[in-house]
Amino acid sequence: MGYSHKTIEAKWQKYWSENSTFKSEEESSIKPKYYVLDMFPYPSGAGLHVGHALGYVATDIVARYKRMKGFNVLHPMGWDAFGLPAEQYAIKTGTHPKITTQENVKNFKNQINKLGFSYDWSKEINTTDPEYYRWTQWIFLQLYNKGLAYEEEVNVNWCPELKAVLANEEVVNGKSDIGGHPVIRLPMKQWILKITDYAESLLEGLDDLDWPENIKELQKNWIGKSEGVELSFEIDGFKEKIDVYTTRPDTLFGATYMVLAPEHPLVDKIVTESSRKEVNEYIIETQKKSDFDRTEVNKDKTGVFTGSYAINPFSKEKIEVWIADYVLISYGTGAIMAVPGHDERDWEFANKYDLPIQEVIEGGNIKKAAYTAKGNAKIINSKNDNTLSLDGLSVEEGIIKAINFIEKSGFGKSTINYKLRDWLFSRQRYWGEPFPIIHTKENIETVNENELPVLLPEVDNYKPSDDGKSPLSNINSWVEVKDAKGNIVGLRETNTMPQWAGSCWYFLRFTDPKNTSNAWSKEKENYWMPVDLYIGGQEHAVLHLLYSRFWHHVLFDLGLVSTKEPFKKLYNQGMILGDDGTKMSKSRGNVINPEEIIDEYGADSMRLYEMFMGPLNKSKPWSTKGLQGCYRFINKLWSVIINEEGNLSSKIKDNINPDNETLFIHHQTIKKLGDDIENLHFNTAVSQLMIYSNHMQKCDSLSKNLIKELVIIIAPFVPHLAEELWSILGNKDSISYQEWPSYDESLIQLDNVTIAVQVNGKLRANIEVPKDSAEDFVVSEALSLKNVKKFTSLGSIVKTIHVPNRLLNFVVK
RNA sequence: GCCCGGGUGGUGAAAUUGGUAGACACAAGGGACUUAAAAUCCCUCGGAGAUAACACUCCGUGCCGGUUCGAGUCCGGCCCCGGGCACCA
Repeated sequence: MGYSHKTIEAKWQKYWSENSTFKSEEESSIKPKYYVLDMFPYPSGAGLHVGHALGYVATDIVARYKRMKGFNVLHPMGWDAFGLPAEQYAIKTGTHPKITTQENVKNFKNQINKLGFSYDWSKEINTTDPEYYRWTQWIFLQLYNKGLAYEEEVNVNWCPELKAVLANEEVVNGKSDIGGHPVIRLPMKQWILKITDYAESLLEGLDDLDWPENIKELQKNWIGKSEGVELSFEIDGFKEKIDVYTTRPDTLFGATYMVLAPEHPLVDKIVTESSRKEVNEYIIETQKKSDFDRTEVNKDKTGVFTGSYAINPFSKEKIEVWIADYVLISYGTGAIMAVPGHDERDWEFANKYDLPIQEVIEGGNIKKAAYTAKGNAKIINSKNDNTLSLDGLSVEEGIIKAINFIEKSGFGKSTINYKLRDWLFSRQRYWGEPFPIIHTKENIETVNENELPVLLPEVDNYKPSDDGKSPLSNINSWVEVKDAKGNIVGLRETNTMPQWAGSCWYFLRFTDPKNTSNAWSKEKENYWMPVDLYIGGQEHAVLHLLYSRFWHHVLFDLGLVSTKEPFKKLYNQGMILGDDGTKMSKSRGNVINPEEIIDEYGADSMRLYEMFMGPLNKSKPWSTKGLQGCYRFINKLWSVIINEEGNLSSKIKDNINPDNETLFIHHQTIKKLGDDIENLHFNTAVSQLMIYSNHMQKCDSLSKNLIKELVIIIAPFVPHLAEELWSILGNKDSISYQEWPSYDESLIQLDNVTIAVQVNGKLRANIEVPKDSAEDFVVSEALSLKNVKKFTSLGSIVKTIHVPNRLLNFVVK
């Protein structure tokens, strides 16, 4: 009887569900805990993708393995269900996003279950559930009360097509990340979270994390720490001063002009009458430009002279003050000292407008280009008897001396700047968490914690207005907050939170999903957190992963969570490409539907193949032919153990002493599978299983004890097959909590080893000798071989290198 | 431009600290079984040379150079591919 994946997989999926096989034990368990988490999906209408499955298979293998290793495992799943697609579908069809979400969740869950994952569904959560977003609102209040949430009129990224404000992180090359629509700048009153207060904390926290280096690097770059000095320049004829930020105070003598951002508040004050017209025109011009146009690379720099002069505090020379949009108001002080000799941007600008270029670092040709060498490069032309001299110092020394002087003489102080900007936290949308905020005449008031959640009201029209007002603003009965007498005492905030809000803390809710009096209980949080292993796509490197770390740091500072960092180990699964090697997409017609694959080959084959394809973190093309190889493996293994009648093969016997080779492969396989799962090297684990099954096929008889252990160790990979074999082997319980077998190190060592014999590093022969043979013995054995003699006789042996049990190399001259 | 990854057979890929390159699979070719096909099983499978045959020899991990008895692995320079950042002073 062949292996019938359809009936067997359905049978065990039903069994697991009916027996709640994968329900975690309470936190009172004496077992050590293990929290393994997937990035929970947005349940889209398109359904599960083979790429989703890749990460889920990996975490499922780890979860099942850890259970067998005696851990109390938390392996939950939920839905990140607020967001644009459901809302846009509602605008188009009038279907309430709640309905769409429910249908998509049902479909996703159904597909996920077909893959035989061991989720604890009793802990399922959904970010759009009022019992969930109640606590998202509650966390917002904690942030607000800590002074980390504020409202401000800001230039926002407004996307007219989506009719929504987007976060900086959601704008790519001047277009919306979702849909690729143009984005313009528009002033609007918005909620903002002060993530910049946590820039240093978020940067420092990265050090101890077991995360891929490139993700840490990405976050570091995004935070963009820079150390420098802030100092002021006097303006000739005004009492105001211009503050600038620079990382190169050693080049101060080379500062030959200054530039203010067009939005800089001093511009209006210092501009001379003769320049005013031109300056105003320039400002209007820049306002019209989108952020994308302004920051486009290699764009011709533009600017105008204000007519005023500043005094270089070191050289005491008068230098021109310009405005130009290559200086950003949002970074540093919004003004710079320009050192065209040693900064490429300043050089380009000075060259275009014929401003003086002064050489203060030796070694380049500043007539041709800016010379940007640092470190040991020598400072020149930097001497003023009334201030200080940096001549002859290296750049490194010069920076230190200049900072000391600047601080002592009161020109300024050393300063740290970050590229990270505050997080724009409101959207003009319906399908998101309402803010627990009420605007009264004078104040902003928060909704009482015990009155949460602020429920999303029903609306007739999901369309946002063209001027950027949320659909909620049209529902007066919801917006207007009245007192007992029916007087309007306040208006509700009509913006909603962005999609990232719900995913910022869902991993905390999983520890205690049913709690109705708190977001989570301290005990449960303390037991389960942090997440031991977190697997998901790399696309969340600076969005979800930075935002959720930020919230977690705040919660930690408030004493609400027990660890500063939420995710101890992070791993990114790679992309699965179409069989043509390009990204899977509908338009290319290369999308693989997991349901069809499962139908034809079974979930176990699909799981095994996705792991076998290659390293988990690499992108690799799909090949249904390759999957067939895994399908064959499963059938082969089945037919080795099970006979035509569906019973245990007569080859399998209780009282058998396996031969040494079998014992070797058996114990090696146990060891390798354990090691590989711990290191997430699933592809090599699968090939080891193939090696074992190829060997078993050649054996005339098989030991029942070894087969039992084998079935246990394949269970994390092919759980349905393993359960079925386990039950045919005469066991009543699920295999899921069987103890992972131990291996015998001594059996992995062979009595004889093969040693490579080289002459001058080239392989000339292989010899088999007893393990741990002495060098003398190996040398004499090797020298007795014809082919070795042939090459050693070409000269004399000057040196012999012996690597025990591996290799022998004669150096002949 | 800057910062990360990565380049190994026809294909996906293996290869502890430098120690027999190509495990395991896919594809291909040949054979067995079959009336036939499917399925299954067996053999070959980096390139070139050589032999009656086995043995064997040379070349080979993007390119060039270096360190070493020995380099896919370490060092320097370059080329190509993927990802991220991008006037952040």
